[in-house]
Amino acid sequence: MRIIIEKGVFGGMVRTRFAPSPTGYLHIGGARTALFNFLFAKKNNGVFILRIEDTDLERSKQEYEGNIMDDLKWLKIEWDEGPDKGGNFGPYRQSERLELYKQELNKLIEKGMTYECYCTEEELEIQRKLQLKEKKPPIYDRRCLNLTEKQKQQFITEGRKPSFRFLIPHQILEYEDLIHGKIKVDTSLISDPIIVKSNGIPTYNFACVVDDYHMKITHVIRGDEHLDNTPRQILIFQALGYQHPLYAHIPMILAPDRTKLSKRHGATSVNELKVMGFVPEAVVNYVALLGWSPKENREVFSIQEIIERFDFDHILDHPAVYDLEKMKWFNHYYISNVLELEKIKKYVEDLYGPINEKIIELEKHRVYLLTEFIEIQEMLDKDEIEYDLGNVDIAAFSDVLRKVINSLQNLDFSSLESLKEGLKGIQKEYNLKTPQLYKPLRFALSNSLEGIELPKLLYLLGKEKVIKRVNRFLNAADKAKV
RNA sequence: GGCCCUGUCGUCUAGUGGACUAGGACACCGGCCCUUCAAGCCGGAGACACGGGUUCGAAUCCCGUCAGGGUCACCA
Repeated sequence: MRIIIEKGVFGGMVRTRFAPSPTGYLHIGGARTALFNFLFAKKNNGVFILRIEDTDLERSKQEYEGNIMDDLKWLKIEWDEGPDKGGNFGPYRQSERLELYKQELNKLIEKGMTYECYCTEEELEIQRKLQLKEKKPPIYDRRCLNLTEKQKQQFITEGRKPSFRFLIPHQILEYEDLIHGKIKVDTSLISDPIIVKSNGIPTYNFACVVDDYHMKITHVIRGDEHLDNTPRQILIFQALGYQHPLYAHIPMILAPDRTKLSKRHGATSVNELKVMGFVPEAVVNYVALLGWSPKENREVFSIQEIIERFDFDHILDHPAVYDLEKMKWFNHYYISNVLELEKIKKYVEDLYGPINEKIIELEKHRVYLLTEFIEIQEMLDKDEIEYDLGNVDIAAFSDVLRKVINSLQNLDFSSLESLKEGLKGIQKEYNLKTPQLYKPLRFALSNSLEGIELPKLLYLLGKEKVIKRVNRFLNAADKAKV
């Protein structure tokens, strides 16, 4: 088994693929699937391919294709062959491979493994509902299997166009899944799938098989939701006389309510994460650990370390619930301990625009999301602060500030150290405990009772702004009294 | 409803018949630090879905029950 896994069925190089359909943004589940394919290819010095499955003409959009590629690049999941890169097995967009599917369909026709179906979508829908109502499995009854030429002509004159169905050979099919082990299916329980739609475009199950074969894919790594497609696809491979690739069905990522992840759960697309202030290294690290475990008592791994450790033996076979909080912790850890200042700065600037490097330097140890740096900068830059005086002891605050404002003027703002010393001096001079001085000061400077360390806040603001803000607060406090 | 997959702290997981008084991480709670709030450090609470087997011995193997998820499209 080991040898098969590593060499693949074609005995050569490992070739994996990520095959998204451009009908929406890349979400966290897709990213994880892409990542696992990438990891496995890299681990085995193989090739990772990006294939665009755009056979759904109505829903596929060029712009989504671009978005998906951008998000993948942001995560640094780079493909070796793909629509933008080319390769020896292209084109890599299914809409550009129609001629190939036609040829393969003809083979199936010749072998008698397919038949024309003239049923309309409405008819099929009614049929399905009826079966479900009778609590029977909704399986196509093969009513078009033995149509005479005359009947076909009749349908055609009615204006119907045929689709092509694959004739499922009824048998007990057994196959080995790299993660779930042996899987046994009674194929008589499977409907004959439509492989070419009446508009001449192939459907997923057919195009996928044809491409996986012609692109020499050795390992299909995809989500568990495809488990039930696998027997259909294996049967099509067999009908075509092709060896099928090895399958690894990875567990799904579920939302906190334990259902399939969807837009309504929020923060599920890679782009959303980016905008929220996540760093790609953290997202990749977190996502890699969803359904895979290196079985060590640590969780922070560089992509190189993950590649070295990646192995199907370590992929779990049960679904994982997506937890944004934990991913935030990873983000915090990467910002605070792993990433270099320059890199963090670049990420913030990609997201926002120019940022004062000092903010990152001074605050990276406590930040969870990149956007916090931006908030600090905006708070610092603000000309006129409006104070929310509702939950604050105005009298006490202004009392203290009035007392110390002159000493504040004399503070040495040239370094953080001198500021710290000066602040201590003020505490001593007026006999103030830390919170007694810090709370009012912090509030006057930032309209908040929490945030960046106070001496740093003063340092970043500079003397002029500090005095200005304290005075502004004092004014606001006076007005509030009246 | 049929079929398929799955069930260890709230969540991610370690565990492959004895080293399990079930380990780690996030979150939570408490303490320390004290330059507030945080961050950091230290500590605490918290799980083998249930019931039968097999075995000297089961979280680990088998069966059943229950629960969750997926899928049954001219979507992928």
